Amino acid sequence: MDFLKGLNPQQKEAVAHVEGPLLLLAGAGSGKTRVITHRIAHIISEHHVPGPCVLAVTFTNKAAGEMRERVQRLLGDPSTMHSPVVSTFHSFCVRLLRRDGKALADVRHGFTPRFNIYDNDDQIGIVKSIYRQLGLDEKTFMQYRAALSRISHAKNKDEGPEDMHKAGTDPITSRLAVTFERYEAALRQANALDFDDLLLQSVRLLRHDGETRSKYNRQFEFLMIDEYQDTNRTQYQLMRLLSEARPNVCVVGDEDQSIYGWRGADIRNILDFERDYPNAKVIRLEQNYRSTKNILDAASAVVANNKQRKGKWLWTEHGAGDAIRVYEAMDGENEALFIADTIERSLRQEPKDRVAVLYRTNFQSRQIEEALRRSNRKYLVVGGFSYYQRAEVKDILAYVKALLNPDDSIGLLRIVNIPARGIGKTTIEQVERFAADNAVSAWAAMGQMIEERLLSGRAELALSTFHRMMEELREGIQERPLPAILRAILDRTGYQRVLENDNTPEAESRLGNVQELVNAAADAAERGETVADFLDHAALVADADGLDEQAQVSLLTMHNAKGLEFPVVFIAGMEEGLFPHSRSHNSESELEEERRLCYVAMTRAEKKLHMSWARYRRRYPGAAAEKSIPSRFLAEVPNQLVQRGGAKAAAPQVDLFAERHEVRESAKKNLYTGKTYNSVDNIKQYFSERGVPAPRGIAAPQPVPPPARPAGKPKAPFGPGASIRHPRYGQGIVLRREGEGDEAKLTVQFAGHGLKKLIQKYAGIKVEE
DNA sequence: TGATTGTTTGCTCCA
DNA sequence: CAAACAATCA
Repeated sequence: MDFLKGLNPQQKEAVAHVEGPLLLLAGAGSGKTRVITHRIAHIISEHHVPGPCVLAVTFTNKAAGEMRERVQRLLGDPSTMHSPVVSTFHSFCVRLLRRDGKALADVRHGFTPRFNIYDNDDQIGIVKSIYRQLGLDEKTFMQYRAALSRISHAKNKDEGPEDMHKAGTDPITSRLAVTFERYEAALRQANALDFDDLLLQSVRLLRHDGETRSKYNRQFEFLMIDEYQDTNRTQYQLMRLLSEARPNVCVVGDEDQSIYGWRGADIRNILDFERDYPNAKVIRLEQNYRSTKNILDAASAVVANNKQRKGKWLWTEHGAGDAIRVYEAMDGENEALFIADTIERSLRQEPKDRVAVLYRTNFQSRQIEEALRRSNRKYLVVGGFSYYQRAEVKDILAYVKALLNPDDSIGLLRIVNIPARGIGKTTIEQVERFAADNAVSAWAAMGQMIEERLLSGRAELALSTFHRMMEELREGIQERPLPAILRAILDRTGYQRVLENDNTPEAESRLGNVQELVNAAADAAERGETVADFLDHAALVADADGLDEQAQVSLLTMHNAKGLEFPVVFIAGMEEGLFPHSRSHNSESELEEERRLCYVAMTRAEKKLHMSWARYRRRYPGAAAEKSIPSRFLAEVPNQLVQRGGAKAAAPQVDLFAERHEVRESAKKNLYTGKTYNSVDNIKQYFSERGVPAPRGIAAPQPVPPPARPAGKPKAPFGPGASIRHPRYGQGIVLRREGEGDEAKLTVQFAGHGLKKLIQKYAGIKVEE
């Protein structure tokens, strides 16, 4: 098949550029996913590169799944030898560390590949407890989140607490440095990694362990990185380490869509690419296939106000299309009603259109949901309060983690008194102090304190009962199937009983969630996932993974909308302070990032783009409504592209304002028809969607299906697809054969040993039937 | 120790 | 109007 067909000249050039570094500057809607998938298919099919030798990194698990599927459809062959490894940076790193991380223990004391992953809440928990130890107060010193963000930035720059100590001796910096130091110590003590660590420790591992580094270098001949503008420094180093042997790196990005500076994304990654790979080919994709000319021009005009920008202007062959509609609402409620109402009208005209409502902050979805429910419109909220953050789900998973990794003190203390079993604040504090004084984990501290009878009678009884229960649950945990483990936890801890005895609707819903978790675990077990796999998936789910293309109306943040497209797009809350957000008002560069976010949001639209703002907005129900100023970005949209409506417009409009009372009442009557991502019905789906099979090649050993033989080629004795036997590695499948005769170099996939490259005549291999 | 009640705060984006 | 926290009482 010709993978160049139907592409424009620049796209063709990018697909056909196989060897050597490639920087692809792909504007919004310029067909970059098409280029990436075609390029992968081209490399695998035309250059006979085994799929597992191609590594593609995307931003979300969802995008990874789609890319895998699209490549498969192009090649029409689902076998291993034609499946590239597609993954996010984070899940790639988790697999790297779990599979080959043992050597990291040399440089990170106490590390084992059975580490736990700490999420945001866990991190805050640690910082809270450090503040308590140091006598710091969130209000007078620094917010937990702010401290964590400083720590995270330092880690992304590969700086430790020592560097922070050196940076300043003022009380704030030095206290922060101490917090940082203890934070790192807590993670190491618990054998836990935070999200930054997943990347950082992977880099450390690859630097330290030459064998692993060369193993991965041998395997991955071609590397592709999507959304390159949003990678941070650690990810850059990872890329360098993985492509040390061959500079076959293709990165795809758009400086105008860089929206993760606050998470450490570094523009230098694009600039340095050309410096570090001087012979890099640079290709620009500037034809937009997605939006009407009006939408494209409006978005381009907005982002043109940024100074830190190389500058480019996308073009399209599409017609002008509808004007950009700007709506001025009386207040937030009126804005929501306008959106719901316009969606109805729009869908009556075009019933097949998909609609997205985009906003800057999650809390904005509330009012819009309410309005949509009222008009009986089904919708899907992506992200927000996602279901795995629910207390009951986290509790149960925390039990599993505590059983697998008893030294994870934060996790253990989370569940030590859930459900209530008489281990109160005082006892927990004693355990924490003992653990800190003796430099042991909380679990070890408990054991010792019981043995040495250091506790009051009541506390000792409660604690030793808990201790014994955990030990019993831990017995044989490696061998037992996941659903059985969960059920044992629910049963033995009394978690289920407590919920059952509580006859509130709240408890009932929790019970339902817990039940679904068990079902999801059963499904995962059937797919062959281990307990650790299941936990990893739960830890690495992204909000954006929850998107459902079938949903007619989706509500999501602008950040989550990255990479997506919709015929009809609403951007709500176009107000100063909300968007651009007040927290980004202090620096020009943060403001420019907000503007890029606006560009990203606008360019999601294919046909219709609505932007709205409210003259008065209250931050939460009951608060005073504050007068707002329209976002500066609205003023940056050229007037001739805009059609205005709303409070000040001359055009007659529905008096939505008067309906407000009625709306509030009907919404109260629970006219709930919307399917939200958090609802109990979706939990099963949620987890089954997480069941992304581990990318082949790095995954745990698995049987390799015999790949189809390339049609029309004579069957070589050790040609692609042949099953062979190696004296050391056992049975394997030949993926590629380079060279002639018995000097040929074979790339072979062995079950349990991964990919190996062998010279035929030295390897002592036999054909197997 | 833990459940209940009262008080205060609320503020980004995310793997 | 929540959630998070503090204070109070059983």
